[in-house]
Amino acid sequence: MSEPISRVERKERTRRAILDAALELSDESTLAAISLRQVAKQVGIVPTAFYRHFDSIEALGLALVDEAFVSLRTMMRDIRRGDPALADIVDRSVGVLVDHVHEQRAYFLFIARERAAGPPGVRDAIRHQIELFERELATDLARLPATDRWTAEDLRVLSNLIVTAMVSTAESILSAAGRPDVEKQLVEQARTQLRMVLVGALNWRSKP
Amino acid sequence: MSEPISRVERKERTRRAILDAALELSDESTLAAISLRQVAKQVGIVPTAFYRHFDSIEALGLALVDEAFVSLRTMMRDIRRGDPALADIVDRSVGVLVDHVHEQRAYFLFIARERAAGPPGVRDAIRHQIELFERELATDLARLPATDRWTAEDLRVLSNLIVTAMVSTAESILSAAGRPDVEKQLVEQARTQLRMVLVGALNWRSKP
DNA sequence: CCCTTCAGTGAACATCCGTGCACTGAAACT
DNA sequence: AGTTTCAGTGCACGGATGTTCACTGAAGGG
Repeated sequence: MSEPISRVERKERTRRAILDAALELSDESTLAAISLRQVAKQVGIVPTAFYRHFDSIEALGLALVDEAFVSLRTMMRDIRRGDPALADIVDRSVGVLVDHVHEQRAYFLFIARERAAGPPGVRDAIRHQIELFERELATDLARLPATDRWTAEDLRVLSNLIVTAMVSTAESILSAAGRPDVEKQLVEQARTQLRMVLVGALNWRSKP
Repeated sequence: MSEPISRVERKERTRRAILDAALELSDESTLAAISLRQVAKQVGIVPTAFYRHFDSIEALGLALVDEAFVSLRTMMRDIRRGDPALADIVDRSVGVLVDHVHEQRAYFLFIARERAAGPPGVRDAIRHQIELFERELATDLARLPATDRWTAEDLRVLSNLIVTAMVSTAESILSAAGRPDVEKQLVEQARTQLRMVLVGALNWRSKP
């Protein structure tokens, strides 16, 4: 059954297979060290067929960055959803982050690697996306009553600190795979850190 | 003029040249994507001569990690030196960090890349060294009067937060090379973040 | 002075790499 | 029914890769 497969659908299917293959290979190596031929072999197509879908490995990487951050925005939405009681916002946020790291493990791994070691274009794209994230978080923070008299700059700086800590947490969790005790400790650490930062924020007054 | 060169000295010289060449190549790519032949060509030796000094590119990487962290310990010492007046400890620390990032640019770049994308052994070595760093910082923090009633765990967690933020700052500064205005903003951001964290710490009480 | 040690040589190998080019065959359009 | 489009094929190429092996020649120890 599954008879009528249109041409565009077939193409899209192969494209997906290429993206998945690259993601899988990224588990063990970095994009810069992955060959077009490896990807093709994994997909089950001949190397030259790759060019029907992407100009280069770097272009493939950019597509993967886009996909990865779509999934991250879903995460953001998950965090915002539900009551924004400041009391358990920390536990909720960390919980959602950890869940998404598990569900989207391959994407997180890919981003973590390529953020530091990918082709320049890919690195820039990731940096840009993380920056957008920080800005989003900053506007969220601005809505909290505690940040009444904060300057926009201080909000951005705080947001950067939080995002940095969460990125680091995600990376640590990725490298703690298969050791639930270690992961549990990392989760607890992330929560404590967020609380410490929050205490700092509550007692902060923007400069004169 | 520079006549008597002993054999061990010659060997050490070539070894250095190999390390420097790898460091230089790491500026543009990651270790995993650098070939033994590229390194040899850059040094000006035949590929097989490489094996007289290192078993593999990964072994070379481990040697570079060791060197890089020796330089980082110098940085730590610089920070500790001088009066530890809590008032300007933030400015001093960030200043020293920025200076070292400039002086040891190649090493910082290498560590930043390989931390995420290097061969597993190299990644582990870097992670381990950063962990040692956190522990050192934790014992320093324990000496401050403000952390009187803190648990050892909370000290470690705070230390991790600070180190994470500083690593992130270093990486940002590296990618802001040649844009002094951007760098200046990053430095100011790092200072503000440290102060925010400090305010949080001063108002923190370890759990019951 | 002879003999050993060993950093560096140079050729050879099998294997991988990206990419160009002419092609095929089925789907889609006219 | 005939024609066009185009994802995927198959071959070929020039070049780079890691590693092997036998070698050379100068330093250094006896």
